[in-house]
Amino acid sequence: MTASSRTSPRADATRRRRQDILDAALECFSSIGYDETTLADIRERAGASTGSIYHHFGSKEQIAASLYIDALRQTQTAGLEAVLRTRTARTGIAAQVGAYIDWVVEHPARARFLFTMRHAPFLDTEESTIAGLNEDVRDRAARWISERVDAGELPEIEPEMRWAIVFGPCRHWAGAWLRGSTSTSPEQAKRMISTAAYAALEALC
Amino acid sequence: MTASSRTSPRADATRRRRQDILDAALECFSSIGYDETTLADIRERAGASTGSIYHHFGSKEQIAASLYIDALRQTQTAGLEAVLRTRTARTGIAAQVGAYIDWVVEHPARARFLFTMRHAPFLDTEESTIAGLNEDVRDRAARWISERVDAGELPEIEPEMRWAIVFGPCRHWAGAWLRGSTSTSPEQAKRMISTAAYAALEALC
Amino acid sequence: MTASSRTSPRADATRRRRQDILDAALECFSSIGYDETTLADIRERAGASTGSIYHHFGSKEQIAASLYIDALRQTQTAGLEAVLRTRTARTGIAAQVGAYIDWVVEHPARARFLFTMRHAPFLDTEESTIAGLNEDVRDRAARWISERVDAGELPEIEPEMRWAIVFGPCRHWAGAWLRGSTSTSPEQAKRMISTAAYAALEALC
Amino acid sequence: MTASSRTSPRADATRRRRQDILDAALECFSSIGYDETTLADIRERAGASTGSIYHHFGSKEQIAASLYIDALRQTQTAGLEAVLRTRTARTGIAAQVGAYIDWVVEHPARARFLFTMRHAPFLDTEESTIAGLNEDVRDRAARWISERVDAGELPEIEPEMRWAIVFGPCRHWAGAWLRGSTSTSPEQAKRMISTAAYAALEALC
DNA sequence: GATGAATGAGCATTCATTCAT
DNA sequence: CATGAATGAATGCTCATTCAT
Repeated sequence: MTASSRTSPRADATRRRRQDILDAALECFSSIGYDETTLADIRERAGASTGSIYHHFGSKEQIAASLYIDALRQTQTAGLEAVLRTRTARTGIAAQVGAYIDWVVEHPARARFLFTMRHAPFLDTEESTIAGLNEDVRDRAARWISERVDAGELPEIEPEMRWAIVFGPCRHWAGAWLRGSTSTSPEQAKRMISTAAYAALEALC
Repeated sequence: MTASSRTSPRADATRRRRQDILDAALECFSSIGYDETTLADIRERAGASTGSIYHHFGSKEQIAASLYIDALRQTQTAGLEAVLRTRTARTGIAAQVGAYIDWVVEHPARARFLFTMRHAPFLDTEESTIAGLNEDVRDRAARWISERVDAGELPEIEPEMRWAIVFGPCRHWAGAWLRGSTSTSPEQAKRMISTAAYAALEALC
Repeated sequence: MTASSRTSPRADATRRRRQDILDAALECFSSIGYDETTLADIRERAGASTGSIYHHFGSKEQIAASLYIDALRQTQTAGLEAVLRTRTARTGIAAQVGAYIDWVVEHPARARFLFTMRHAPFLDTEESTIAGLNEDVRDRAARWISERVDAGELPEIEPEMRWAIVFGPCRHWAGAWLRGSTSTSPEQAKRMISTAAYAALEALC
Repeated sequence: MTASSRTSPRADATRRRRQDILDAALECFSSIGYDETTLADIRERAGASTGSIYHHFGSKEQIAASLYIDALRQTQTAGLEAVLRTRTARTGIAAQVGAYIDWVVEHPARARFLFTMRHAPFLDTEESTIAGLNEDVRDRAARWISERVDAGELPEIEPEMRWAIVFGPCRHWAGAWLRGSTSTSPEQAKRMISTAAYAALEALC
């Protein structure tokens, strides 16, 4: 039983067209930038007409926002699920760091887009969606964290600060890796940053 | 002996006008973004005419680039000088972290601009200047670092990775602070991140 | 014997769908204007699909023209029939004025549409139809008028001028009434304009 | 002492350019309609560049609104001044009717524009300006009218209704004349409508 | 008859930049 | 040095209409 056996060929075609547009837009945005990408660029790369793009998305902004939210959800979900499968601070941090770096390495275009667009005006409309995503992740991780804190493995600090210590180095390395300006391999980075982040948090207990 | 005693009143007026334009541009760029800022915005806020702006700066890009390079040099210099005044890894890291956070807190608009514009196309022309700045800092810090490495206080790792571990958390916290989304104070942040970064690097020795 | 007893249920549904579209279009046109109304507006309000609209009407222009001609025929017929039932100039003028104002008051949306669209480009194609309508009315009124002229009750002036004197004030009041900018009631207006128009024509005898 | 002796040649050129654009726009609007006129039409006819048009007027709508308000003020002022120079109802009505018809005959393009655009959406923003204009005229005519009413020459009726009786026929004849569908000459029209309107109002006393 | 995805010509508007005064 | 009118290429977006299913 395939996916299309459950849906009409018509709906399938529509979905495919939508995805083509998103794919084309991601390529453009991540290679030449959001503002520098014209609708003509996307149109040509997607092999769609102007009208078709506007039929599926209301505006250039919505395409970008759609892409951003999807990518954000992906990383967050990957990291969260990896953490929840572990039972100790050390393995949890390693899982988080590993998931993040793996995702960046496997989806460089999406990652570049996420980094570059962090301050884009088209996200203004989506602020609440993004906040909701963050809150959801925080809620779902709350128990795991409080258990580690109770076990004395993690310090009782503001979530944003804990996040800065674990995620800050990952983010910095990922930026350098995407720019091609680091010689540290992903595997090495995962190991080093995990070790470093664990020691850093332990020092704050 | 005042500043103007060394220069003509005419040159003073010119310098003041230039600075007015830069100030206006910074406010615009950091509040509404580079692309969203039109020359008319800058013109109105600076109380200058279009022609005047083009007399002092050749283009919108040059204004932004000028602002970016200045801000970058400022942070880097502040951090470097703070480090070079110290004699141990622990105090050096604390100095670096402190200088960075102090600069962000004292110059929020500049900091926001620096963060937001990291991927702006107008920097393409300035890539070599930026690279030169980075290299310069690295060179001037080289001896201090190698002495700490020889003393066993710092691990012998790729500079970019060391940078990720010290600077990554700072950058993350600074972003949150500028967004108003952290309850950790600058002083607390300095202490916590210094402790964390020192422990992190020590763990990699 | 109902309407549907004479026609197939299929034809009924078709007619109903056609009417739904016309109704929706009239509401849109008279409230936001012809040019400002998009086919999507009509489609949504009519609960029909784009294709369905194009199946029943060949174009947006045809919908509007259809509406215009219908409305024009309505007023004209109402006025004419009212006049032909009378035997004197005074009662004829009162009948005409009364019929016109009644029609406007009973069909404000149609009236507004008629007023607003008087100069619309979509009427260019229908000029001959409109001219035919006017001619038809003139022909059917000819005998009545010439009898009143012969009786010395109406002046022998150009039809367009007679029309201006009777219809001009009606049209002006109707516009004000639709805009809500007159405090004179329809009944008062009918009386006053009838009296005024009769005196005006008498003065020209 | 000419106009330009009081103003700079620069300001003169600017004013001329503005007027060129307005003239070109009026020609286009009154011949092919507002919506049908593209900015390219105006640009070409005015011999100006797109940017220049947008430098002087913020939008296509503003050009049209500017034209409308000017034309409206013209007719109203002409009519009002003509009336205020008279001392009796009969001469006042004749003056009003004469001024209106003269204006239409002398400025057919402006008149056509005024008639056609009465319901244009671009006037929505100017509703208050238009209301202000009307109020101003009403205020300045108030004394003249109340004196005639006191003298028993004019009926004490709602201004809008008085306006309908005098102006309604004028407006209707003017429309026909602009369309070329009346054989009554302007001079005849003035005489007939004056006589008719006077008798009409007298009948309502 | 009904549906709605696809089409693409057409348009108003923006805005960095130039240059005559 | 200052001014601001002029420039025009570039672009996002609209919307009537078509047509395969």
